[in-house]
Amino acid sequence: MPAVRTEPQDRSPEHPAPEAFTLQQILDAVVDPVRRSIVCQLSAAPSPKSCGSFDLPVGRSTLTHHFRVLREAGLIRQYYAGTSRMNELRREDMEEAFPGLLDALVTAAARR
Amino acid sequence: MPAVRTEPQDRSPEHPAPEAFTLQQILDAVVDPVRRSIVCQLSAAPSPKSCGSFDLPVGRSTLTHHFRVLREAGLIRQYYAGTSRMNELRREDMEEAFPGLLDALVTAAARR
DNA sequence: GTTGAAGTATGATCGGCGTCGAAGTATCGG
DNA sequence: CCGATACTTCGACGCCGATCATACTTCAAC
Repeated sequence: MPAVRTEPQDRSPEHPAPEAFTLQQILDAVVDPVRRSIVCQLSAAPSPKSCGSFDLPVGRSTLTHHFRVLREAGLIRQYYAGTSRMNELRREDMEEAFPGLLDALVTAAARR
Repeated sequence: MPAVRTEPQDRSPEHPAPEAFTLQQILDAVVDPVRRSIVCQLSAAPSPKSCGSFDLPVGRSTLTHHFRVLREAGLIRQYYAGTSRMNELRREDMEEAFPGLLDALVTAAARR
């Protein structure tokens, strides 16, 4: 049976432009406690973090789902480094799309 | 058969103190498009508005539900004036609990 | 190559939330 | 007292999203 190898699939995920951000997507993203925790941990981190470096009470596949929601909303940028997928906040793009929102959210999350 | 009139029930709803606001409740409240529209209309209004003065694509009982969610989150204050229930934003209390958040949300909602 | 580590894809489940309609309550105007 | 108006309450229903387990892919190290 011949090898049915498909072409190596594109591993670079799609990121929306700031003009395409919608408030609905942003809020849908941050309303979930797990995703909000990801945003806060990223905001506090000095450098990008891999998906596995977050300690969160969910399984890996669920985590993949959360990161996709955050990326498609425009909150984070993802890129591969080896087998690891790195994540960082898109602060400037968020600031451009919805000024003050990300700051207010992270600050609010830090209280209580 | 004697009148079975019960005592007139308390029509003044409960409002949480700013210290009791939670970000989760606020986000749960504003993530819904109908409720976010209410907040925006209230923010743009010069004076309190009655529940019925919002034009929204939902039934009356659904509207009641939305106003309760907003009130219990701390976003609005409600009081009766005759048969009408008036609503106003709790701007100062929101600012105290989560500085900048309400402004950022309303501004963001106004864009697009 | 093989093996292991890191994520991704898929399908199923399950609970919560937004919605409605119908019936109930409160207040105001005759 | 009699509507009429303005909301509320109560069930029921339907859908969407968070979660998981399993199987798969990709890359790195040896």
